[in-house]
Parts: sequence; structure tokens; C-alpha cells
Amino acid sequence: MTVTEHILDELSWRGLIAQSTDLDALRRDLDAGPLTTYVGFDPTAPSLHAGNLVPLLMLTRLQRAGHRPIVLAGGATGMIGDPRDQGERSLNSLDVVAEWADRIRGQLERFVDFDDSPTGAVVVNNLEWTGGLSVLEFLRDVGKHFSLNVMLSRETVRRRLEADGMSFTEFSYLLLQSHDYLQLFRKYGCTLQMGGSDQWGNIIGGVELVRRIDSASVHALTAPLVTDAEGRKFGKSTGGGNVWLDPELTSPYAWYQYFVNVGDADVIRYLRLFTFLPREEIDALEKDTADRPHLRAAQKRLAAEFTTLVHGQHATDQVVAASGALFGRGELGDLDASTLDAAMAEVPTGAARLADKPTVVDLLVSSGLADSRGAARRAVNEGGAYVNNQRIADEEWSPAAGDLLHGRWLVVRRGKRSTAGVEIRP
RNA sequence: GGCGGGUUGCCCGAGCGGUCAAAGGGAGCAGACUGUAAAUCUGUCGCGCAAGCUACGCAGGUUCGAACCCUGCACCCGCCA
Repeated sequence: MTVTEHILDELSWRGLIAQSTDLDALRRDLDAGPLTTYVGFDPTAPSLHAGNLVPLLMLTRLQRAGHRPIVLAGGATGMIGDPRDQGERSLNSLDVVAEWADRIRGQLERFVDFDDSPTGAVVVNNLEWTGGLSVLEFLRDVGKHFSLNVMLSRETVRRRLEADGMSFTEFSYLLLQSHDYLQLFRKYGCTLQMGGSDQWGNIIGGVELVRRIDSASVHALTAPLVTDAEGRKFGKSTGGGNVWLDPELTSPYAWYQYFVNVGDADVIRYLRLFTFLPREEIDALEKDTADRPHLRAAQKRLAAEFTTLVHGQHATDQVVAASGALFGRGELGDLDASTLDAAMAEVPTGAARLADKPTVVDLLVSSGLADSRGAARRAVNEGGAYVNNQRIADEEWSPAAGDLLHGRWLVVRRGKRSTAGVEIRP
């Protein structure tokens, strides 16, 4: 794949540019040779989530375009907490932050390439230069360059002051992140910081700090915050929680399913944001979606590409096969044993013994499809419970030996798309 | 430190001695319609088959009876010449 298009033009058509400092100046610097750019990720959870991938993939894109990415794990900033509208964060303990920072660092490393070339990636943790900084040093060297007037007029700060107020700790977050940019500029000649548009203020803080202290002009570029067509924040799964990169938190199957279910109104935009597919291919998928929406070609492509990107080709093959088996038109009984076993390996499963005469309710609970027996019973009465694709309307229904697929599995489903397995032992 | 306000179910938020498992909204779940989509409409939404149990920051107390009253504690917020 030859890239003839300028990286800024690509970012632009993909919808990845929300705000920026002087784009012409940035273009000139990009053209002048490998530029060093960074994005930071704070350890606010044990894993990155899908939404984090927008800025992270921007680093990957920049690297592919011949530039050098720095991924930063916010071991220091994560101890302080970026102010948000919902109110003051509660601080996490130091070992929790350190552990999360490590895990996130491991995830970050998978999206950029490390080699000895000028475009080889660098991974840093801002605790490296912040941990040993003394308060006096910090207040004199960094704090002195920040105008309280400007800080107080920032959107988030204003809103917070009108609502619940804000601690000095969170208020100073801006200084830390700005300081990071200065450090990376000095250590690595980093002249571009990217991030989600909610980071604009923090990034600009760094741009100004570098200008004031080192009299250098560096760039800022943000990507729009990803929302769905309803304006809801992206990455909330239908189960309400986040869609996590960590396969322990969100299985590859669940990840794939999440993206297969993306609405028509969002899927093309997501393809641009989250995949490396070239423009022509995305245009073709857009046409497919318009002409033959029921085939969901764009959704399937998005899900497959994105699963491969995060979990690898092998995982994608497995979850595609499992999805095909479980959502296919055919009878579940027609699946051969190895296909069924493979599918069952991808979905949540439970176990039961035939001798215990488990009812549908038991099956729904043990497979994890229902949180309580009451919820399971409700599902059955609402007509939303299926065993082996057969709707079960009777709470007391119990499987017979002949219902077992290949002598050991029952495929339990709640609603249209929540599928799980129960392994039945004698 | 002083004075005042607050802490309710996943979230927001009402309740201010009984009829409160707790209004309303959002989210979630299910059904219908579909395309494993969206929108819409309907139902549902602490645990338990039930009796009942557990719940309104934590711990005690008053009362026949407390989310609602009292005491102490914790945390949050506002104001302080």
C-alpha cells in the first residue's frame, strides 16, 4: 500500500481533526522529515477502552507516515486526576495507579513499532520526570508561567466552580500535563501533541509553556470525541459498561459483537476512525450499506478489522466462526462437534448436571445471562428465553438428555443476541 | 476552627414518622416491527416461588413503627471582616 496522500489530508478525510494550532506550519514541519509526536493515556482504569484507540491509532498513522510516536503512560498524572464535569475524582492508591499504568503501557506498546530507526516508537511514563520533582522547583519553574486568570476561565473549571467545586490537586493537573510536553520536547524533540478534543486545553497549556520557557513553537492537534449518532459517548456496550481492550474484561467475541451491532448511521464514520482501510474501500462499503443494508457488510468489516487490530487475526477467525454458528440460519444441531466447541469457547459458559434437573431459569442464571433467578424468570415470561434456538415459555422446562448438542452442550440465549453455553454433565 | 448545606437504588433526583422496596427521568433488560441496525410502541427493572428478607453514608438511640426524629463518626460542598 503506497501512501501518496499527505498524512494531514488523510487525517482530515477520516474526520480525525477537531482542533489544531497552525495546520500549515504543522504541514511544513511534517514535510521537513520525521517529526516526533506524543499522546498520553492516564491509568484511570485497569485497561484502555475502545474510545482510547482514536488518539492511539493517530500515533500509529503518524508512524506509518514516517514519523516518530511517543506513547505516554500517565503514571504521574493518573495520581492527580484530570478534572471532569461529573465532579471531583476520588484518588486511587499509589499501587493501584502503578499497576494500571503498567497494564496500560503494555497495551499501548502493541500499537506502534519499535526499532532503531528514526521513526522507532518510544514509550515513557511521566512519573519518570515528575516523581522526583520538588514542589518548590515545580512552583517556581512551571507554576510561574501559568496565569490564574486563564486557568479559571477554562470550560471545565468554570463548570466545576459553579457546581461542586474543585480541589487544588485537580486544578493543577494542567500544569503537570503541560510540563510533560516541555519534557518531551527537550528529551525527544517532540513537537506535536495529539489527543481527544477534551484534551485541547491541556495540550495548549503545554504549547504555551514550551513557547514561554524554551521559546519554541510546537503543535497541537485533537481528534473529535467519538459519539454515536445519538450523541452518546462511544464505547459504552449495550450492557452499559465500557468496551475494554483487555480480553479478560471484554472478550474478543463480545468486542466483535459490539461492532457488528453498530448502527448504519455510525458505521462508516467508525470505519474511517478505527481502521486503516483506504478511502475507496470505505466508499464501497458505504454504498453497500445504502444499497443492501440488511447484509451489514460494513458492520462485519468494521468488526473484523477492529478485532484483528486489537486481538489478532487468530481471534478474529474464531469469533467470526462462532458468530456465524450462533447467528446462522441453520439448526444448531447441524453444527459439527468441533465447530460447536469452538463457538462455545468464545461465549460465556456455565455448567450444570442433568441429574439436578436444571430448569431454564437455572440455565439462564448459571450461564450468566441473568443476574438473578427473578430476572431469569422474567426473561422466560417475557418470551425472551431460548434454549438451542427454541423459545422456552415455561419456567419449569427442563432439558432432556436428547436436547444436548453432541451430548454436552445447551446453547442458551436471552433476547436476540445474548448467547451463552451451558455444559451439561451427567 | 466557626457557621450553614449535603450523603437515597446503575446514574440524576423526589421523599422528611406509618399506606415507601421508596415518585419522576435517564440508562439497562425483554417483546412487537426489522437487518444481530435505528426510530417507535409496550412491558419490565433489590433478593426470594412465596412467607419474607436486605436496603436510603457508618454506628447507636427514641418510638408500637424511622429513609424521614435524636446522638456520635466519616466523607463532600459553600461562606468566614
